[in-house]
Amino acid sequence: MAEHNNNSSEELSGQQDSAAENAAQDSKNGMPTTYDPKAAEDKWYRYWIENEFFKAGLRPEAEPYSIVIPPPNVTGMLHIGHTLVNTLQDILIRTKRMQGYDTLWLPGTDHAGIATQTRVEQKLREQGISRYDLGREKFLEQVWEWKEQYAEVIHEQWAKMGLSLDYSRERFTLDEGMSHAVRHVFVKLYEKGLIYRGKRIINWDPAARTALSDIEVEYKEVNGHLYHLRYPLKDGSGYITVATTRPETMLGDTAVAVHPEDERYTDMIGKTLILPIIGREIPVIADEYVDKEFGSGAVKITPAHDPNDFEVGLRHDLPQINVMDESGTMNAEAGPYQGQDRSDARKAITADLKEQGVLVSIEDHVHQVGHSERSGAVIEPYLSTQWFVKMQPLAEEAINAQKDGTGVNFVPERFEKTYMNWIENVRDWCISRQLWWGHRIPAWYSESTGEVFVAMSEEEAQAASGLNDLKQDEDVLDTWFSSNLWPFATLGWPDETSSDLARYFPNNVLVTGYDIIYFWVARMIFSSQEFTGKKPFKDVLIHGLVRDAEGRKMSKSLGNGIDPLEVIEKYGADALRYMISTGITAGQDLRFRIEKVEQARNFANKIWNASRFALMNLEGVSFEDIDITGDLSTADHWILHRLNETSREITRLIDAYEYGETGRVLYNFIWDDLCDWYIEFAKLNLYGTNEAAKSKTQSVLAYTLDRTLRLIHPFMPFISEEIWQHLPHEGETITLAAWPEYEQALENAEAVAEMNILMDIIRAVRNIRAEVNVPMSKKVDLIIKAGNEDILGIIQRNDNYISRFCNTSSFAAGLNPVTEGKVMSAVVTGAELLLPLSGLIDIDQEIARLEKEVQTLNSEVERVEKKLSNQGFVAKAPAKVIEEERAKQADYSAKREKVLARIAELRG
RNA sequence: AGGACGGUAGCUCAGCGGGAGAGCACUAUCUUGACAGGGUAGGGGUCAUGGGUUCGAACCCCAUCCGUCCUACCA
Repeated sequence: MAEHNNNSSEELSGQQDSAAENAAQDSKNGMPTTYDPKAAEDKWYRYWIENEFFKAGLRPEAEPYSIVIPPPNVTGMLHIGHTLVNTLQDILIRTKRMQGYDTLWLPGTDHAGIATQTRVEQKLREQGISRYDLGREKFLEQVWEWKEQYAEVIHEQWAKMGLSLDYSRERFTLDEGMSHAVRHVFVKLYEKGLIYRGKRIINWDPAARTALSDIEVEYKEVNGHLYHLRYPLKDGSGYITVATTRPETMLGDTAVAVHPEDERYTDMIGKTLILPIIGREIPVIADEYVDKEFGSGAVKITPAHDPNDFEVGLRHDLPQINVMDESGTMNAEAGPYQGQDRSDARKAITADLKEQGVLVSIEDHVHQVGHSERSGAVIEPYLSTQWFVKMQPLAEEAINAQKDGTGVNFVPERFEKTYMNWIENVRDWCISRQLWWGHRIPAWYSESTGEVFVAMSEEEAQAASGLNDLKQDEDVLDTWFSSNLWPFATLGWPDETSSDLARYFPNNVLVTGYDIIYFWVARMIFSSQEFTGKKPFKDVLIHGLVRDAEGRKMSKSLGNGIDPLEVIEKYGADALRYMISTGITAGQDLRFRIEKVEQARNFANKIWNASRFALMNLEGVSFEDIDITGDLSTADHWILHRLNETSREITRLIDAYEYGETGRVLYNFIWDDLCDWYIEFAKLNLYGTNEAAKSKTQSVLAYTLDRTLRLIHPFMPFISEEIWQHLPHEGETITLAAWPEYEQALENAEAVAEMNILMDIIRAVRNIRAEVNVPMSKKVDLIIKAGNEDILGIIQRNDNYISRFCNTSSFAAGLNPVTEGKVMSAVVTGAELLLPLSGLIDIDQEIARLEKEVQTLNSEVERVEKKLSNQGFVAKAPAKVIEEERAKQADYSAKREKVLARIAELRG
C-alpha cells in the first residue's frame, strides 16, 4: 500500500455525492468548493482497521503509552458525553502514536447490572412478561441478546467517531477473564476479612427490588409534611409528642428517645409508652443523638427503617421490627395494614391516627428524599442481610499514596480534593444486589449446616467444606465491583505473567467526567493499590458535562439530548470532534450549541479549500521534488517559522491537556497565518514566471500543508487523511506519519523580521483605503519613505508583494523620494507610507484623520511615560518589562513626530 | 450546614499579575482565478460589588451579592 502519491488524478472524495447539488463549483476542474465528509469517513476508517494501524505491540522497541476506554454501558446508544470523553482519548492516542510510542487504546463495554436489567425488564413488560415468568436462565439469555445488539451499535458509533481503538484487545466486564478477576478479588478480600456479610440498614429500591450503595441514591427536595403524634404513657400520667415525616413507620417503633439532659423529659426516662394502633409497649430512652432544639425534643425510634434509629437501637438493645416487604408493601408486622402499598398505608394510618386523637397536627415540611438513581423510586431505608466491603483499611492505603506523592495526578488539580474528601469519609460499601444480571457472588451455603464458603468455584467450595449440599448465593455484585478492576483486569491480571499487564500497566492516563469520581475513579485507585500495589494510571483527566444550549443537563425526560450520529450525518465527525474537544476548558461544563459545530465545519471547509488551492498548484510535484532548503522567499521562511512555533506550542498544549487553547492555536495558524497571509503571498511565486522561486514555494506549500495536516490529524482524523493521501507524501497513512517537531534549521530570523514589516505596511495601506472608501479594486499610487538603508532593502526586495497587496498602479520607494502634491500617509515601524489621493480626498478630512491618529499615539505615549516615570516601576519591575516599555516609548514617539510633520506639511 | 465552580462585548466563552480577546451576531464594503460555510475594514466591555496586597490587578487575598453543582443532613 505504501506509495509515493503524486497529485493523483483521482478526485478528492466528497465531490461525488455533492457535485450535482453543489452550485458553487469551480468551472475549471469540477472540484467542489465544500468538503463532504460522508464518503471520506467510512472509507478511511475501514482502511485503518483493515491495515491494523491501531494495533498495539507493533513497535516493541518503543516506549508504551496506554489508555483504557471507560467502558460504556450496554444499555443503549452512546450520547454526546461519550463523544467528548472518547474524542479526548483519541486525540492523546493519535498524537502519541505519531510521536512514535507503542500506543494501546483498549476498548470494552460494561454490563451495567441494574441499568441493563431494568431496560430489558422494561422491554419484557411491554410484552406482558416479567422476569419471574421467564426464570433466571431464560431471562439472562434475553439480556445477553440485548447486550450483543447494543455492543454492535456501540461499535458502529465508535467507527463513526473515528476512534483509533485496538479491537483485538476488546473486553467486556462479564467475559471470562474479568469474571475470574472479580471472583479472585472477592475471595482475597474475604480471606483478609475485608468482605463481610451482615444485617444492616441499606438503601432499598422497592421498584427494582434490590439493595443499592450510598452513592446510587440521589437526594431530591420534596414538599412533604411533618406529622406530630401523641404517644400516651402506660401509667396514664400524660403523653409524649413526637414528629415524623413518615407516619407509616410508626408501626415499627420500638422506643421513643429524648436527650439525657433535657429537663422536660428527665422524669419520663425509663417509663413505658403505648404505641397507638399496635398497642405495643415501648420504653422512653435517653440518647445524645437527640437534638433538644428540634421539634418536641422527642424522637420515635424505628430501628428497622432508619439508619440513625438503627444505631440507637443497637446501643439500647432494641428490637428491630421490619414492617415492609421487599416491594414496599406492608407485611404481617403492620397489623391491619398488611398488604397495602407503603403510600396507601401512609394515608390510611394518618386517617386512623387522626380519628384516635393521636395525630395532633400536620405541618408542611420541605425535606430531602432519597431516590434510586436508576429506577427513580423513593428509596426505603431497609433492614436486610447483605455483603459489604470494609472500606477503612483499603481507603487508608490510597490516602497514604496520595499524601506521600506516589498517588494519581488529578487534572485539574482541584478534583484531588473532591476525591480525598470522599475517600477520607468513606463508609462500608454494600456490594450485593438482588439482581440476576451480573457477577454472581462466589459464596456457597450449606443447606444442612448453614455455613458459608467463599471460593473461586463450586468445586473448590465443596472441596473446602467437604459437603455436597451447597447452594450458591442468589445475588450478584454491584456493577462497580467489576468496573473498578478495569485498568488491570483487562490487561490480564491476576495472571502476573501477562505481557500486556507488564507492558501497559499502569495506564498513562484515565479520561472521565467529574460525575463518576466517586463511583469509579476512587474505587479503581484503592483496588489497584490493594491488588497491584500500584496506582492504576499516572494522570486522571477530569472533564465536565455536556449540557444543552440553555445549560441544562441533558436528560431523557427533557428530551434535550443530542444524538452524535445526527450531528455527524449533517456536519461530519471531524467538525463534531473539533468542536467538542476544543470547546472545553478543564473540568468545566460545555454548552452544546449547533452554531459551534457549524463553526467547526466551516473550519474544516477552510482547510479543504486551502488544500484545493495547493493541489491545483502542485501539479507535477512529487514527494522527491520537495526541497525546502536554499533560496526561499520572505514569506516561505516566515510560514516555516510559524509552523515551527505552532508545532512546538501544540505539542506542549496537548501534553498539558489544554485542548481549548490547542484549538485556538491551530485555528489561528491555519486561518490567519496559512490562509490569509501565506497563501496570498505564495500566489505571487506560483503564478509568476520565476521558475526557481515557483518551485521553492511549491515545496514550502506542500511541506507546510503536510505538517499542518499532521498537527490537525488527532482532532480531525478523516479530512486530514483524505487530503494528505492526495498530497505528495511518504508512507501509507497519516495516522503513522511522524509528529512535527520544532526544527532549528527552518528558522531565519531576518526573514521573519522582514515579513513583519511587510505585513505592517500592507495592513496600514488597507486601513487607509478602507477609511477613505477607496476600494481595493481601485488602483492607487504608493510611495514609501524608508527610515534607513536596511528597511529600504527589504522594501525593494519585496516590492512585488507590496504592489500586489496594496494594488498600486505606480510604486516608488526610497530614503527620500519626491512626494508631490497632497497625499494620504501612515507611519509604520521604520517607514512612512504615502498615497497620493489628492483627487479623491479632501485635504481637511485627511488632516482630521491624521490628528485622530496623533491622539491615539498621544494616549499610548502618555501611558508608557507615566509608567516609566514611576520610581517604583523602574526600581522593582523586571528589566525585561522595563526594556519593552522603553522600546514602545521610542516607537510611539517617533511615529507621532512623523505624523505631526506630515500634518504640518499638508497645512503649509 | 460544609465544599467546589462560575459571574469579562448582544450571545457563547477564552485569558488568570505587565498595552481588554475569539467565534457568532451587528455595521460598511468586495462575487479579486482555494473558499460567500469566503475577503477587507469597523462599532461594541467602569472584566458582579466593596476593601486589601503590589511599582502595576480582569487576574492574588478578604468580604458581600447573584448563579450552578457536590457532600452531609433534625426525626
